[in-house]
Amino acid sequence: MFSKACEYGIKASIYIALQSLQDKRVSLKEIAEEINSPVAFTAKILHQLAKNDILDSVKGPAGGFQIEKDNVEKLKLSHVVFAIDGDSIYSGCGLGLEKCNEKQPCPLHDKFVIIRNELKQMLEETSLLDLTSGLDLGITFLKR
Amino acid sequence: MFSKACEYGIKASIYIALQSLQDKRVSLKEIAEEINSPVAFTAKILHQLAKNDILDSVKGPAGGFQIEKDNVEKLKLSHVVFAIDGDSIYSGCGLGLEKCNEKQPCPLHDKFVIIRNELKQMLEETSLLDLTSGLDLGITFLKR
DNA sequence: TTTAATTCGGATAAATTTGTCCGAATTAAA
DNA sequence: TTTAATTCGGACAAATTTATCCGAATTAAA
Ligand code: SF4
Ligand code: SF4
Repeated sequence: MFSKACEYGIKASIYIALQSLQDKRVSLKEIAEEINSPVAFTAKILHQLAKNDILDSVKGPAGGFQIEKDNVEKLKLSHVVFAIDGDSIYSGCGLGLEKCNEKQPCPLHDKFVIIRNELKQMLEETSLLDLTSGLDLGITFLKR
Repeated sequence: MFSKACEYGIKASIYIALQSLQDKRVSLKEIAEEINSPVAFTAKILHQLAKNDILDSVKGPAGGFQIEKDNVEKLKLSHVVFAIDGDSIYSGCGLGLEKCNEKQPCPLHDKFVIIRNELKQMLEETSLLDLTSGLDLGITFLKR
């Protein structure tokens, strides 16, 4: 479904969002621990999210990553996914014909597009804030 | 979404199904041409589908692949996908926690499972026969 | 029986994704 | 000003997926 990089990116964003709600800036090391991901690889992904204005990063001691409080609600999963995996979810298709072309659809097109659109809609309407609440209550998890 | 191998497997199955309805057995070479896929790689995939009783294969001159007419309607996309990608569609999940565990769900679980189930249902109720009709009429395509 | 067409199946190679390493740049605090 | 903590960023390595190659096995037809 999503690439590994994207999975890490989503988990990291959720964790950072949760901490940001309490005005805490978190370090790469802490994030990687909390989401159980390889540190150096996670660094690249966070960097990419920072470049895309999804995260705010600060170097130096007491540095780390944070999300503006206002943005925790405004940022949707679709933003995170797009920053890492690009538009593959929107254009990437069931049978991988070179370019999607509604005029020359593959046999699966109609049925596939329905699912793809629901996924798209779900990503676009789910904010980071939505995903933090369960975590905070201890009923959802980012690692086991 | 699906692996490349799976995409080729689906396209090949649809093409073979279409020809099988006219009692035609088709060769690897012809299939690869019709679905625009690398020949040798396609061979492995067809082989795997044959081992899983989705295709019937015959060696030697005038050999090739075919699907029993009765099976064209009985075979669902889910069978093809399962033979190649395994149960990743059923168990593979939004954030890739090691094992899916409803008791310790990731934050995305509820929203993700809805989509995953719809995909699953679509694959389980779509037969190869369903996918051949448009092809036959020239309104859907396996390559461009 | 010989030949040729074909799938079978293993070894290997190329491409992509995932992951590691390490030094440079930045910055807060000592 | 020095030190140490941190992100930045490029080079590299490992793992996985995708793809190629080639000989063996099978089988229909010449
Ligand atoms: S025709 Fe439909 S399923 Fe095929 S590539 Fe385009 S959108 Fe995807
Ligand atoms: S908790 Fe839900 S989304 Fe997470 S791995 Fe399990 S099924 Fe998938």
